[in-house]
Amino acid sequence: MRRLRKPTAVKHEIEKLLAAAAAELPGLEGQMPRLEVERARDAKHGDYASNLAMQLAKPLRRKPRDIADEIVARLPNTGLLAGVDIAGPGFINFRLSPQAFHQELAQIIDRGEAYGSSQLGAGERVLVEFVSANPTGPLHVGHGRHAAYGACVANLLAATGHQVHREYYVNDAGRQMDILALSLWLRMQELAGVTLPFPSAGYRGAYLVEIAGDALVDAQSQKLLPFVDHWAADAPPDAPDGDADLHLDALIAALRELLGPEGFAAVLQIGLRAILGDIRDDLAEFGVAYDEWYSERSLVDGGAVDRALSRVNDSGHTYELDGATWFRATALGDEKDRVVVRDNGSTTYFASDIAYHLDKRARGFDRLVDILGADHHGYVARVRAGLEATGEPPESLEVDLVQFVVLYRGDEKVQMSTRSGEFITLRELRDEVGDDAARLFFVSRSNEQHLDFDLELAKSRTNENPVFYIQYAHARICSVMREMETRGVDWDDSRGKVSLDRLTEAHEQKLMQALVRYPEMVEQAARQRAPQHIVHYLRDLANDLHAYYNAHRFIVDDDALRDARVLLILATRQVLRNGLGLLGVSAPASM
RNA sequence: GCCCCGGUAGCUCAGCUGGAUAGAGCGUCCGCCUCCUAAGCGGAAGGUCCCAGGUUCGAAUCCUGGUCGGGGCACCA
Repeated sequence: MRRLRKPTAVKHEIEKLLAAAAAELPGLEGQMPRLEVERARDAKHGDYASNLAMQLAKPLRRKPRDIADEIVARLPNTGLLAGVDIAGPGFINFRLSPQAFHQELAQIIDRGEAYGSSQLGAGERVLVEFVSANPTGPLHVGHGRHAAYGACVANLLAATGHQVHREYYVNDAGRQMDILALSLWLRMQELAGVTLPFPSAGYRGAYLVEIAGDALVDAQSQKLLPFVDHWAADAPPDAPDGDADLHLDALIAALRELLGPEGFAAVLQIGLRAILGDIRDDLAEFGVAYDEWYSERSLVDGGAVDRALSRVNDSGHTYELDGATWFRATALGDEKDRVVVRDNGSTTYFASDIAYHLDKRARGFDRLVDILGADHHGYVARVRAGLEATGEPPESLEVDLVQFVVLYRGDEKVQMSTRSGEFITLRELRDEVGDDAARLFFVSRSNEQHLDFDLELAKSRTNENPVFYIQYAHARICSVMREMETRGVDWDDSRGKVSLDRLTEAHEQKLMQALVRYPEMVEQAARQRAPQHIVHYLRDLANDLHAYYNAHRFIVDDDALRDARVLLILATRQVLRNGLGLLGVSAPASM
């Protein structure tokens, strides 16, 4: 007889039992400490353990073991537990009943892809913004880490009952775009036979030559290449004799004058479309999907920046100094005040940032998750201050910083610079090591830690990448199923479910214990925004499967035993598949 | 100078909200295919959890002060 149980982590079931028992303790008067139930680290201690009695020792002024005795005596009777012990200084150890494991196995089979998901998030609307690289060139390896991490965090939030919106903020306005247009135009001229000096601060990457070549195929583009006589002759000198940025600005102004606003915008648009298209394709191939590509230009053109600035002004948090408008961020926790309108009248990037985050709030998102590079940690305080000044809750903004990827070629560090064009692109990396390996590699370390990425190691096919190990476990199970089919052995889950008491081997026990932990791993990984927990869990689970595989045969003559074992490995396959799915890694049927 | 991140086995790193004898992979050494995939399994060796104080029944974990390494501190984006 199977009791119906709501799909929730087993751990929470135990917490409920414990809470019910402890609530009746005399002398507590509602001062319950937070319940802590954790999985036992040592199998000798059972499956779960709680330190509740030790925590209560002080408020109740009694010995932990005595308190534990009383709690255990008050535990409601349930089929979930096979035994409860008191051990050590006062731990309460819980051992799950075989029925509890069997019920969980049945749930894995019944819920399938949904197993492990929960409603913890209670439908909270979360906007996860990630990558948002400037569309001035192809994505590089660092962006790959952002993409893999952001996609996983979004998946984890979705799996725990949040309404997730995945967004890429396209910085398609501002000076970087002007530099892009200039750089592209110079390459087009070059290909048309007119070589002009290339500014040192321009985008020098070969990809722009390619885009220029494609652009020239279109007859329309010829209009963008008028005869040039004295090209920017009055521009201040370039570096190293002069200031590279001043030189660049003069060239941009000259080009704008030469082509007119429409012509300049047309060049810019060619570059933007090509590069953004490349970024979209790259991410899509990498298995990273977005709900929205949000244009900064649309924000500016729609007047959102001006509206945001007037809201900040109305709040009284601004002042004028040296011709610029400053936001008094120091009053709201930032370490210095920030300019929002420059002395030349143009708004700063920070102004757009405030507008963008206000817009996110206006679109109805409860929580704004920004996944940013570690070099952005200074932005957290100022954007929060911006939200607060405009009446939005500053804690609605959560920033998860991703530390840098440091590339190595063997022992040698690879130097990278976007403008010089010397960098390893995400696409190159994907081609070399494969999407699965790259995705898993990127999230196997905490986002807060630097990631050393050795290209030689990652490229070598004899690598130590755990992705193969985990995928192999999945493929092996598929192989067993194929073998059963070949031999004409049939199987169905209802027969498996009634035979589960035949699973008595130590390897089987270990595997079941691992499977039961999956829902709480998902919760933990989601709560901590830490996909690496899933990676480590899956590796351990794969290990348990491989050990079982080596120790026992599944396709045995004993019908009931075979049915039970096959159900166990199918449940394992399901969990492997679900976990890999969260990571965006494929689960191949054969390798 | 101020701020952020880190220091755990030879190497790369896990270690949850403080919990019981600190873990994994790789590397090293020794074993295991008549068998559903050996991209596998089992075993061995390997530790001053950077240092010093503090809080606690209990600290790799929290606090303070050092130290070493990485990064950041724009009227750039």
